[in-house]
Amino acid sequence: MSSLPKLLSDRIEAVAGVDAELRAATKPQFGHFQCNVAMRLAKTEGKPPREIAQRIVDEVELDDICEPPEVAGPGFINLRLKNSVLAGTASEVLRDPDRGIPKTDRPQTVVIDYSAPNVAKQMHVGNLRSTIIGDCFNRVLTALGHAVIPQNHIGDWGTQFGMLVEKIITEDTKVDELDLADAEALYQRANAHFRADTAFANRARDRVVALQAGDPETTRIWKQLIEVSLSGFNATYARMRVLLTDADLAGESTYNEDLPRVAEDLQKSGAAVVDDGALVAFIDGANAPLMVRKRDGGYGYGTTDLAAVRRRVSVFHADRLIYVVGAPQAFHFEQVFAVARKAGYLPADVSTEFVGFGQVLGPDGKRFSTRDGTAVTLNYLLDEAESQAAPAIALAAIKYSDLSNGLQKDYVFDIDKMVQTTGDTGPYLQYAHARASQVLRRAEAEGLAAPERIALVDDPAEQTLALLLSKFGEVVAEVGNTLQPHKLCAYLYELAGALSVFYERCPVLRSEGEVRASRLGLCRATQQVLASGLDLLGIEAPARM
RNA sequence: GCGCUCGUAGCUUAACGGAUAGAGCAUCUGACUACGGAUCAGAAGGUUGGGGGUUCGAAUCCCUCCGAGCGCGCCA
Repeated sequence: MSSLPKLLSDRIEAVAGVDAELRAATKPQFGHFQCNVAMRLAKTEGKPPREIAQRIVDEVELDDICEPPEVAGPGFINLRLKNSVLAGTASEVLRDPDRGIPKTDRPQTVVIDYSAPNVAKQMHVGNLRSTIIGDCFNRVLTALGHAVIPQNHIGDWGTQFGMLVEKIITEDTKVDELDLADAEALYQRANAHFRADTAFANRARDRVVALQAGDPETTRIWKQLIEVSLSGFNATYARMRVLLTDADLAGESTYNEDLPRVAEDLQKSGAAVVDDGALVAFIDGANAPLMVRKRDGGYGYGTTDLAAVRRRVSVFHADRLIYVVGAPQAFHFEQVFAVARKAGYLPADVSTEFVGFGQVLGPDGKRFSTRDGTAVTLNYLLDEAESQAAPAIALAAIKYSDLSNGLQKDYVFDIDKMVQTTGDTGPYLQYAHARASQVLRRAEAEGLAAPERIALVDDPAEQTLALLLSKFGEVVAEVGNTLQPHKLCAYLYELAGALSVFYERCPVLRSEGEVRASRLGLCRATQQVLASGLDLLGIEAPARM
């Protein structure tokens, strides 16, 4: 379906000669859309803006869509859609299985890097945001018709595995009997042992070498640790209802074999140079280089990231790379992307986006940790939330509060506030959906026909609802472009509010005839859009609460 | 020292350079024998950290200062 704003914009542009600068009206009394172009034209044409606005209004042909346009203020043109047009677009949303979400005409392969927990560590608050945000992007971009390839870059490699494996051998631990919490406890014991006992530390270092050399016994234990960790991760993913599966796993170790090749490429292309015995890559505008190969011959984690870029482009044929990682890593990825460009791993038509998110803070506004100072685990947060509300609602509360603010900001994890059912919260949206569902259920019980079209929108509350419904598709498309989930949250909150007003002012079941049919249609369409929108956020929309 | 992010009502926050800066929480006033009040209507609350500049128009862009957080070669 062709978008109404686009249609209006084109008509005005035909008369004005430049982009119409069509915006949603800032206030209801200004109609539905406003056009700001007259003020800009005033200078070039040397005429008063209101005069230009009036000329555009006189010449533009909008009678079939709008009420007569009005010139207002310094030179705004205010547009109000005809009720019949509002009813028509709302009907389209009602009938469209996609609820107006546009399928892109340029489908891309999009790789999204998110979640990325560390092996032998429980998922903690830091993993919460990456997982929720990445899951949302996955859903939104898929809905828009893109091919999404999630990549879970788990921390399954590094020197810490030397001491872990050595500790297991020392303690004669049966790894397959451990759960993830046990593994983390083992990690902490290994760490302590490493610092306290030089002999152990030396054996641990040798063990790293053994792991890198593919020693069978070491490799076997390492793989067991991964298995234990994965079952822990997957349990948490299931609990969070995110889309990640084992098929999306591509841990750091995935790229081990590629690292020498990457270093070679970088050196050949001149992207990296030997400096002080190490191979490093400088980028413009920064004096700190990316460490590619250390003096001892080991590879930096940046090299792994470069190998991942290379593989995502050459094997997956990605058009767009999205990284959902904590904000502090912004500079690191700036380096990685710049070096990858220089090395030829990133053709000009492949875009990269670093989505850096802020920290989740504890009630004291500082790093979220337990009383004994350890990081708070994700399961602990979920337990806390579920002690306040049923699981579906608790999860909605957490996800919505995470997604509803700007991503780059830190926020305080305040479960009491999150599970509130009033105000701008996940449960409020679920409640609105449940209410609409209830009306529809009762209508069905009374034997009323399922709504097929919305013919009348005479009440302002109905008009507001209809207008909002028609905007859903654009909002989703915008989130796909800008990667700002809070825009979708704000939209859904507004829609839920409009439904509540409608609900108060416009009785559905107690009305009759065409009015009742239209109101049922509005109810149905709103319920569907709320369900669809919440699903894109990864939030369930129960029919009852 | 260099760089990044940020500073909006008591609190949490929104606003492609557009009209009187928009919400929620908390506070205060109203509405119910209800299509689920887990709601709605309304009030009060802002010199958008300070100061300059650009612009017809600035929370938004530029400069500067103040304040907060984070990052800067062999950890990941």
